[in-house]
Amino acid sequence: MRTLFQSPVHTPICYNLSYMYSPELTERIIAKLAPNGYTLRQESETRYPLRQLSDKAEVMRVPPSPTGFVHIGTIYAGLINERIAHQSGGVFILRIEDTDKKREVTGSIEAIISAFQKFDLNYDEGPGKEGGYGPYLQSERARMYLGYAVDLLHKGRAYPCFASPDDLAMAVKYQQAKKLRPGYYGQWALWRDKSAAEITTALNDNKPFVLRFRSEGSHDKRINYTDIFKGKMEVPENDLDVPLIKSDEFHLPTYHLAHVVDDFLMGTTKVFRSDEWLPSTALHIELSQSLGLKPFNYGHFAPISIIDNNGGKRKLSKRKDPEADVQYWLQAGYPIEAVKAYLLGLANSNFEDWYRANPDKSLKEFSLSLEKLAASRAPLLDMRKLEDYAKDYIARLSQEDFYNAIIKSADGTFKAALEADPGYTHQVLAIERTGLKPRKDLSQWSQAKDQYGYFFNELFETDFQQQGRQEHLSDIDNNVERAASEAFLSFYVPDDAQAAWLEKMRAAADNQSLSLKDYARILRVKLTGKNQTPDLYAIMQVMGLERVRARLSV
RNA sequence: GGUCCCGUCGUCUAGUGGUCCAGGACAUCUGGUUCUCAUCCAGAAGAUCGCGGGUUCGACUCCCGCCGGGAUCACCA
Repeated sequence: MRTLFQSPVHTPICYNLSYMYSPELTERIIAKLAPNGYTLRQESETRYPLRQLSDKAEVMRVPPSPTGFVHIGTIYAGLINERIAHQSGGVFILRIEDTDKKREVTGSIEAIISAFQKFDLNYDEGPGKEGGYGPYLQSERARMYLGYAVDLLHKGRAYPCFASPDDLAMAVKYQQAKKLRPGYYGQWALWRDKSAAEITTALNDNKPFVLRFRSEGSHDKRINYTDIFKGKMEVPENDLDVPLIKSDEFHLPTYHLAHVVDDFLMGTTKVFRSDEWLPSTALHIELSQSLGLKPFNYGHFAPISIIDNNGGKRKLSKRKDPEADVQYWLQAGYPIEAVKAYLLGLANSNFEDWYRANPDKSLKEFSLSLEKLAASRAPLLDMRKLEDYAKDYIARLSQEDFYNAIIKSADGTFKAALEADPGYTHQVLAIERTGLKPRKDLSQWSQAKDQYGYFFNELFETDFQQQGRQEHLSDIDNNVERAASEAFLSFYVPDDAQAAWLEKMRAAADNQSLSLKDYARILRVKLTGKNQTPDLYAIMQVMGLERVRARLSV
């Protein structure tokens, strides 16, 4: 069991006696702050023992909030954290940060879990996977955060703030007008130095309040810390009195408190998060210290971005970019392994070489390097490159895997057609996939219908036949077209070898004063509805005489 | 506005003082691969290393200034 002596305390627990309220007032505040009670800090720390892991083992976590669709950046972060955790023999945790009940979207927790499963991001602990440090939904840990908040209150490092949104807005407006640094700090911390009498009055009036952190930092002083990716950092101390516990009926913490408490209790060894958190790191360090905890090892990485319409670079936006939604990638049918490979390449530039050199190895065998990750700046999503990865991945699949994947991704009439005659489907899907240079037509499973649909009569008739002719054969006279088809049928023998077949084609084309290209085009379009397909000879072989004859006779 | 992060071909990047008049990948273009494509192969084009100073025999690499882009300063995470 962990006791306070065993916990990674290195700074003296700092009491600020001058700001401590009387026991009576403190109790009154607590009664309002935690009307349903709270878990004593010591209790939490006894409940969650220190992890028994080797020195090298990393405890990593990814903390999405269930506020909408699953962002591809969450998958990116998940991939990185999962690799670092597991390749070090450590623990990978999925923690749901659902402390904002207003923004919560129903179903998004399930969406997160499902996305993690689909991407094979196997977390050792998380919702539905109790690992001894749960619960893993922050809303279910409310009483614990309250315990830490109470601890801070007792130490004079937290105070109730009854300021209304209007009060706050006015202060900021004034600060901006005076060209002062905006924010709730120092003299602008409205309730920081209120007397016990004033607090008592507000309490009596039943005014809602947030519990704020009492910062002791100064913007003029600077602190140093080392970022895992960015190296030595020197930033001003935090002096913001941020909210710790919200004022609504849920009494939930803000991210700041929740992060420090959870990552301490869960034993997180490295906190990876995106760059947007960089500016609040000084705050998190001060918060940790005020709780007598050793600050975490932070690593900040740049978020994935995208080219914006104005040509600028910007963060992937949930609203503007469909690519931001994992669902988009899944629906488009990019093979998940390919997406992971692409993301890994974004994280570590040396991945590409490794991937090429080890075509048969699992992605899990690649050792992700922290140093390389450091250099990765805001990578721009390059869908073309992703497609290249995807084509390559699909082409490398064994025939059996390829077949199964196509079936699995298909639906509706296409799926029915594929399943009607497995023998035929196997032949169709094997066209030009053998040998050293398998075809690379598909980058997304969703393209399969367009690529293979015409092999099946029911789809050919509805989706390919008519429009193909109109699109690709409009310049050919009907009689010429008919004559070409008839001529072909008169000499076509499926048993002919490809060379003989081609010779006959050439002769027939000459005969009709057509170029071989045009002659082949007529046959191709009539047979497939497309002007670009794999090898015609192979297609005919698979289709068989019956189908060829039927389609050319129309 | 304050603070912090970032700045090498269109894109992702290699590069930690000389081996870089900058290498690779994707994209682009050209040629070849006995029918069109997807490929594959060969080749080409594409970066005054954001700009300006300095340090140095020598800088993409170190220092300073500037500029540009981004983040943040919420009872959002």
